[in-house]
Amino acid sequence: MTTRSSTDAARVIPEATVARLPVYLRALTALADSGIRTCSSEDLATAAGVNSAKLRKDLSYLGSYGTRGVGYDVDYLRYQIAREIGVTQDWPVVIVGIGNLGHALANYSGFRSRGFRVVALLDAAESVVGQSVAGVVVRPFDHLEEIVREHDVAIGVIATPAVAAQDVADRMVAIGITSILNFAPAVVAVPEGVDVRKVDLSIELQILAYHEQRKANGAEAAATDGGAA
Amino acid sequence: MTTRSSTDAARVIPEATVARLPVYLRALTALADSGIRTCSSEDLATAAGVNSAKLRKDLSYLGSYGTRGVGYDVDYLRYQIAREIGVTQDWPVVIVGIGNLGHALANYSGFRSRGFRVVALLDAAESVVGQSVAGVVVRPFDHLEEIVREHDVAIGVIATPAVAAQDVADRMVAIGITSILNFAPAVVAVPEGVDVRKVDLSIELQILAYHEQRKANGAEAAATDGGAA
DNA sequence: AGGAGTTTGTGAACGTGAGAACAAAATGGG
DNA sequence: CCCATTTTGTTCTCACGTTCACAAACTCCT
Repeated sequence: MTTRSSTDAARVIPEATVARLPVYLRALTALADSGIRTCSSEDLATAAGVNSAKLRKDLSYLGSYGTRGVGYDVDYLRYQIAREIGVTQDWPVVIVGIGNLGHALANYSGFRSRGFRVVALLDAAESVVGQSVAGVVVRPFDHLEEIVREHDVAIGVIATPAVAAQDVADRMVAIGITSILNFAPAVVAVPEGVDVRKVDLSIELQILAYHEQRKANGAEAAATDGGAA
Repeated sequence: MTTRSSTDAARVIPEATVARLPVYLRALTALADSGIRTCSSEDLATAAGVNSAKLRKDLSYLGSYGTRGVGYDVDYLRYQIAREIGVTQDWPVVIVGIGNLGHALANYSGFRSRGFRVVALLDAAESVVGQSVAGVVVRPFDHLEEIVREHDVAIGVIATPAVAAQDVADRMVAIGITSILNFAPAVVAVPEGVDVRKVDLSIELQILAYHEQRKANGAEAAATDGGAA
């Protein structure tokens, strides 16, 4: 059932590594842009903000693309990582929910340059439909199925209010979308085989607040306690 | 050095747990809003999208706030988690970089309702300064120090282009900000004691793309291989 | 009051990820 | 041609996180 082609020996890349590959890709692009053609694991690790042992281990899951005593060819490694991630061609993406965040996402040029193409903007509200955002006309949410079939879309982005998120996700899944990026502050449940990643702005801030509070309490305790038990 | 007040026995909450507390908080708020006053770990776990054993273990790090045979009092647990995270009062926040994303962040009502107050919007560009966004006038980036001192700001949000991110971060750190939420697609380096969390839209999509590609390859291999080695 | 039924809190087993340390492989100089 | 130097790829160990499984503790009904 899990037998594969031929050349991939133990092609199981840990999830933690997968999450870092895009960071390496970006770092390599930055290096290439500044004219650097070769780099050591140490160089790249610094650029990516990780330690070099971890970087080498991550890259070793992909294959053996470096040269001992020399380092990595920037362009070659960049292509290999892009291929592994699957962004050597563009992925069509639909964005549902064109509020403040949807606008920002539609206008974000980083998608285009990093392997994604926004093929449609959808919204359920009459007042938004028909508007042109980032050069694309917003279409009614009902057109989702038609668009997905036409462009063979596998990835959907949810930027609606929280209450609508689960409905939109259900609809996406029913139509055949198998990867969802959810910006709505709500948990969406999906069946086996569908991937969901969530980005939640206030959760990130709350995590920072927790650590911030601890810093403050620690300082306060140190000041009043004086270190004694 | 690490001695604390009195009642906290082993107050070391794992990072993975800290990252989930805001999710529980949101789920509890949703339950409270629908009039539910008591819930079991199973109920809450479902609402939060985790399994109940993990939920109970997470909560056990905070203390023993449930009642065996009964469950958790929604309001009480909600308060305890909010207190632990540190969002019983509002945290002042500054946003630097008022482009598309900065606009969306400034308009995001979720910050306000979840423990944060945007006290200033800053941008370096003359063309943006003076505009009113979400009822707040955009001020020049130079005013950062003044604003941070006036409002005792500890948390900064970076929504600038990638090239500006490190400079903005350096300036924030120099002025005394100790927590940074970075939306710019760049790695920012900060000294010990400063927390940085990053949110990168295209990285999230690339992670989805990786899995999507694997799904496609798996299906393709299964179709051509027929299952035999 | 006592027992049946629930549900929490936690100890123990398991799996995954991180980091140190080193052997293998390449280059370049003499 | 050989040796010193550099840097990768990998092994081993430790720490962290997840899940299972169950005892402790509470309620409710008789």
